[in-house]
Amino acid sequence: MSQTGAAVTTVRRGRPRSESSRQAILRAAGELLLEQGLGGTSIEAVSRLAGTSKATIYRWWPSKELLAVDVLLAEWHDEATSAEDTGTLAGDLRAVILPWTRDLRSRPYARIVSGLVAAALGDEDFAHDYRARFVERRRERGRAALARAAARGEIPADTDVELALDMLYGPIYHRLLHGHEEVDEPFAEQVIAAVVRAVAPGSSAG
Amino acid sequence: MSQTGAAVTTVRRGRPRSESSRQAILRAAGELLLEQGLGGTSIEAVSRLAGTSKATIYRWWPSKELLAVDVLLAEWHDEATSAEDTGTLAGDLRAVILPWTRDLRSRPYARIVSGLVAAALGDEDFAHDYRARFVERRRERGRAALARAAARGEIPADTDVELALDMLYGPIYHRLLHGHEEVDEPFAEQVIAAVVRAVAPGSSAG
Amino acid sequence: MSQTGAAVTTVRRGRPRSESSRQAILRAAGELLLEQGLGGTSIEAVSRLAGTSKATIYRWWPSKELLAVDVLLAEWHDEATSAEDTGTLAGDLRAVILPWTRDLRSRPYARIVSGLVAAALGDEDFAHDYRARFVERRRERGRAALARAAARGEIPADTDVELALDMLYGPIYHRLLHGHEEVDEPFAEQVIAAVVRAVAPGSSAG
Amino acid sequence: MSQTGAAVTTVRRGRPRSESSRQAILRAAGELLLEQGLGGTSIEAVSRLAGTSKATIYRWWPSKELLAVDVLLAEWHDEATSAEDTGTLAGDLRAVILPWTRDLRSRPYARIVSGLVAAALGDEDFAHDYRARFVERRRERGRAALARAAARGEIPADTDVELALDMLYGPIYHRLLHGHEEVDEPFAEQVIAAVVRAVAPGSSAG
DNA sequence: TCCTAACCGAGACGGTACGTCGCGTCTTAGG
DNA sequence: CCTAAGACGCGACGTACCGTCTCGGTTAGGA
Repeated sequence: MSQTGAAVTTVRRGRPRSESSRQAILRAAGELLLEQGLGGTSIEAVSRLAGTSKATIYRWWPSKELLAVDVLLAEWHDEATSAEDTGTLAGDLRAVILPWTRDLRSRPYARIVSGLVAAALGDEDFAHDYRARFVERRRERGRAALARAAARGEIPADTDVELALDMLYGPIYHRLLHGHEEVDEPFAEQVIAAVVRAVAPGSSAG
Repeated sequence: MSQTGAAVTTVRRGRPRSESSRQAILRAAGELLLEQGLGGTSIEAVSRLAGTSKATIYRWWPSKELLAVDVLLAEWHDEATSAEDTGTLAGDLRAVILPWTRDLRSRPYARIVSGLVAAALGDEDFAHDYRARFVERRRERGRAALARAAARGEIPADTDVELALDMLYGPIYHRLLHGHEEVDEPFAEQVIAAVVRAVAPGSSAG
Repeated sequence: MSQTGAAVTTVRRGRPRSESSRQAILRAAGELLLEQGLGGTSIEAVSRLAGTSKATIYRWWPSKELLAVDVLLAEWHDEATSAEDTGTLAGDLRAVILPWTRDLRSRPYARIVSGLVAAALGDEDFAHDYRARFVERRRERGRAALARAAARGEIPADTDVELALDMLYGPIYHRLLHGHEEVDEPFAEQVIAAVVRAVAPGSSAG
Repeated sequence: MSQTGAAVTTVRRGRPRSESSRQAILRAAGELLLEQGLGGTSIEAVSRLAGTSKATIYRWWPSKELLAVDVLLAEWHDEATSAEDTGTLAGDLRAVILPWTRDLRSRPYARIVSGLVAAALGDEDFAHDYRARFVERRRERGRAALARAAARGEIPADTDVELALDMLYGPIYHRLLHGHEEVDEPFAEQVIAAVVRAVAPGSSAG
């Protein structure tokens, strides 16, 4: 789960990593991130709340941004629904989008996400990590749905898939990050319908 | 233009504000914001680069976020084109969107904008200010274009205007903030075309 | 009264000095000095409380120390009792010392005096001013009393007058500045008696 | 010796205090205090000169006044001669007073002491600390000398000891703080002699 | 059973920036 | 010529976190 679960190649000697500390850190970080956002959360405060030392956090997470990524991935239900074929583009997109927006609504995650977005724009290394694990991962599911629709003949083969994905995720991120309106179920449905209509002009979806 | 340009009603007593300091601060802040982003820019560094005292900055800007807003508004060409009637919805939207995306491309503003977005989600007061002066201001222009289209009979009178605006601005902000693709002219044109197609199904636009 | 009442030689042109401002400043400074001591009193605060501008204070008093000196001289009864011949050394010293200690007890002046003492040790110019107007002025009265006693034959002609003065003022300043005991009337009387006994060994004073 | 040398009872956990930083701070503070006095010395400047961070200073000294106390106690030879019985009151007082005045003359400490006196009058907490560690500590030695003299029958049993101490220390502090004359060895001897004469009228001292 | 490596907490360290306060100077308008 | 108002560059305040660094102690596997 953690990004630091790598090197199992060498034989593990010495005292093993404390699982309880790891969980205490993730729990404390999650609480603080939800309350204060990324900018308002300090490693110092996480260590205080978790009852661990700062060094232990730094040993396993190079930055609070990467810690925040681990926190979000642990709290969301991202593993499931990797590919659901419902028979229609609209259905497939619903299966991709709706569970995610439900997660987003379950707690005030927008502040954390916005912090990660800002951090990614200022740190090219983190940007790669963040985009791959958050943005591209989700786009890939939408891309797969569109590919299935093309294979089905539901949409033209030369559909501009990337544009469609931007039309799909863009409005949702827009509301999430700018907060001018809720990202509720009807809105998500409307966005999906509009995208379907745009890429499948002859369809009767809506 | 500046948030501090208010009360000229009362008689101005005391030493007047230094215009040169004001400009030096905006210039220095702009430079640092573009180089380091909002998170990497400190009032301390702005005051050093501008050759002014910190107190002078704090006297006029309560936070670096509000300073950043002033910097962006000063660097962009936001005043003009408040309402251009080109005769078609597509034309009107182009007149609203294209100059803005040109400004966005002119320098790496995305880092600054993402910082403001994150700041707004963590500070309700700033959120109001930011949304009114950045997001809503631009939405209002798109809203006006859609209203003219409705008056013209180009789109149905019961069009969901807010949804259309999210479909218009969402993809642009998405690319701007996530940086997975450029916000270039063809992309902006495609988004506009897609929105026009979505709200005016019978039109020949695109 | 004020140390700035000098140059009346040239003809006074323009708006005359505001007497009400001068008094407001002295009153405000006195209040703040008694409450906060010299270190805790700022010109800024004096101007706020007095309702005058800072510039007006700086125009007439080069430093807050010199302002404090004016405040104290205005509040004490130093002019009178310049020389009282009571017929005995003890009586003369009482006439010099007791009114002063009464002034000192009337309000918590010790904090202000200690501030002036500290300021004098750090600023040679102010030190001259302060010693002349505060310390030496009072020593001179004691010196005169001792001179009268010598003329009277009450004490030897070769008495070490400066030592006697230090034995007289030292214990009083000591209690005043260190605050380990009160500078009350009995103490002042005892000090005077001890000094008289020391310089006039054969006397029956005490 | 230092006010921070306390609790060695509990097990020392964490990184131990840096002895080199402690000494660098005391050395830097001593230098600045002698040059600029207490008022002219800032924690900022001490940290710069010592090459430590401000936080390290604040961690161990709550205020610059308490730091100054530590500096003086470290520079003076206060530990020794706590009780020397020379057989006579005059000799005992010499053993108490002369080494101290020698310390006072060795460098321009008067400015620092005057600053501490002023600070004590403005801060009741510091006053207790300062009086206990500076004034009372030294008075106690004089008090012990007077007690031995009384036990010896050299002075009356009902001698007013506190008054005698004020007559002893007062003149010395007076010259030190007002700076109208030097606190040289002959002066100290004269003061001691005068006090002895005052409390032991029948003696042949002087 | 001991050794040794890797972990853990506590907490001190040199830094940077925070936002505020007062300094003494200045530049206005107005009496 | 004086005054109130108030902006200015400056420097220090005391605090919070940063990321790094010792410490003493703990917990495993390999010898």
